[in-house]
Amino acid sequence: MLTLDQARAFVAVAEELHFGRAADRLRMTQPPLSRQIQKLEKALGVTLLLRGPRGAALTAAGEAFRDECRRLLDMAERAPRRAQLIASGQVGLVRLGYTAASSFSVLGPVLARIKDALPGVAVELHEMVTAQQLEAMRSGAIDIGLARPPFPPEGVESAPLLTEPLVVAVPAGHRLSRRGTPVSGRELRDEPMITYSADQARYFSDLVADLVEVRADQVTHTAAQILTLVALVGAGHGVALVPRSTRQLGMPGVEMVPLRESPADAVRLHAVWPEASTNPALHRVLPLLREPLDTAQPMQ
Amino acid sequence: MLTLDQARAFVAVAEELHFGRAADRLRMTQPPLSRQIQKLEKALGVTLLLRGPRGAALTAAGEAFRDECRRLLDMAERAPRRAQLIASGQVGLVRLGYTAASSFSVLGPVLARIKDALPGVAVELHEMVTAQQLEAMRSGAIDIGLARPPFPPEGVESAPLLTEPLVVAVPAGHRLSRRGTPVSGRELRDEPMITYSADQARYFSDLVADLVEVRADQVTHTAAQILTLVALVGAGHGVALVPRSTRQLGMPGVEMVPLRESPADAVRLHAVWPEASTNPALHRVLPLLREPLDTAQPMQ
DNA sequence: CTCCATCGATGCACGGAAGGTATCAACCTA
DNA sequence: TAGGTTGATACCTTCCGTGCATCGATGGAG
Repeated sequence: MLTLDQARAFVAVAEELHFGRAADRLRMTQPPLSRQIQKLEKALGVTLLLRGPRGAALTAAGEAFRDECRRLLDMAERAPRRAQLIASGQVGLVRLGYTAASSFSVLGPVLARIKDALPGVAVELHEMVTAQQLEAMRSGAIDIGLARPPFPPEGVESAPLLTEPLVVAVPAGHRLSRRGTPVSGRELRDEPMITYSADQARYFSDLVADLVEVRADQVTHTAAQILTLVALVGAGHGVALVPRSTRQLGMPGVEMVPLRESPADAVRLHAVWPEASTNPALHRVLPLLREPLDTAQPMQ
Repeated sequence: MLTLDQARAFVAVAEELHFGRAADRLRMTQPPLSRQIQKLEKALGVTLLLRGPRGAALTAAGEAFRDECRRLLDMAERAPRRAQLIASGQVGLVRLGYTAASSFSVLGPVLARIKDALPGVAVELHEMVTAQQLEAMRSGAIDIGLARPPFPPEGVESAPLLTEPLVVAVPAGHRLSRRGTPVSGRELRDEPMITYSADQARYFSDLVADLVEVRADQVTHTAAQILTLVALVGAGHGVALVPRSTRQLGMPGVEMVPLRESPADAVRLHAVWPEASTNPALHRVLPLLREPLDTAQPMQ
């Protein structure tokens, strides 16, 4: 059976055409080298070299086999490299879950930063809500998520990525638009409103409920996706409370007005990942998320 | 340093995800297999497998390395094959010298037979006269020649390929054409003739001189190439003695008439090769040239 | 023609690496 | 908690690769 040592030995002899010099190059002595080549030829059943008193010459088969051996050794030398790159996280795949809303704000900058710092790392994008992300992490379907708290106390780690206030989205030309001062919750008391679905968008639904009082008869529509809410605002169906970063959408016919009751950190977006993750690329990506993101950057 | 045995061991474990079964497949016991994998991981500086109480699992690096190892083993397995094929002569290159005249007769059938019987053998064609072929053989530039005797007594072997008579090439409509009986040399006494160059085509020049008497004042032209002679015959410059196989050329306006004085084996074409040749493909080709060739076959 | 240099092959002894057996430690299951 | 996995470790043996010394063959120099 062929071994890489035999291949190395044969290539050395085939290049030097001289057993002594080849042995020298291989840091060994000539006798064992001769025996290795003999064994190789016996194993192949092929004469690779013609020995003469003035050195060795290659047969046609020897020339072909020398080339094969060169390729083989080349591959053997490169084989570990890819594994090492993957293990070091410089090359790899990160499967990333993100909420639709996060694509307005941090997703673009996050992807840009990864691409810049880790060009060998591919990112696979999976849009899903927070609960789905946590489930996908448990099953190993994604490596990291951009999601909203709260998170289970065990099994995952998280780091805050972005905090922002809720603002009031109003149709262009609305009485509350273009005002210098923030709107207060009371001023919305008689406004038609579009609100979040309590079961499909619990996070935002609860958030709004904590900040302003919304009567059922005010509500014209209920939606799960922020994108839907602002579209409905733009269509004149009422006003809605949305994260400030929704401004990045540039939805025509919609303006954002600060909400007095909203703290600056009302809406939180975290990076979440399984604490037991063994994906080396993930551990290269995580430090990139610790530093502040430039969320003014356009989404990608 | 990576070895093929380690690669085989790792692939087995990576496929079985179980050291015991992998060891089984490798016809060895589990402990040394575990050690080999440990050594491999240490050499790479990479964790390839996650050991658990219910078997092993691959890391991302392990998956990539398994694929690399598969390719490496695949190549290692195929590497000897090409050398073996070349050594057996089933694959290879034969550099063949041939005289221009032989291309009218045996060259086509020879090539066809090689292509048919040894599809893996490529033939490189080199047109040269006999003397050039012998020199090229000595210097190792060609492996075999289609040439005319005599050959040096040492260093080369030969086998007759084709013997044929000389015939008289006459212009169409010539008084000697379309005659039922062979022409005798005497009848050519007063014919304008095209003859062979004594130095550039000594073989044919001598051959003609041995068979018929040609006076200098008969000679209208002298040429080295048979093709030139028949072209001149076709142009009405005279008659010429050419090998019968020249008929295969189908030169328009030229007809061939038997020559009474020519024995059937007047013109000889042999295969010649260096007796010391180590080209395995050549030794596969030689037996093909022993059997009679169908020279009626059109040239290729 | 003889001697000597060169080159690869062979004989012999040693050391290290790989394999096998026995056993252990960790973990899951019942 | 006991039994059955699974992989790791300890210890021993064997064998292969290596180095040293030497041989046989060939070709060139004197």
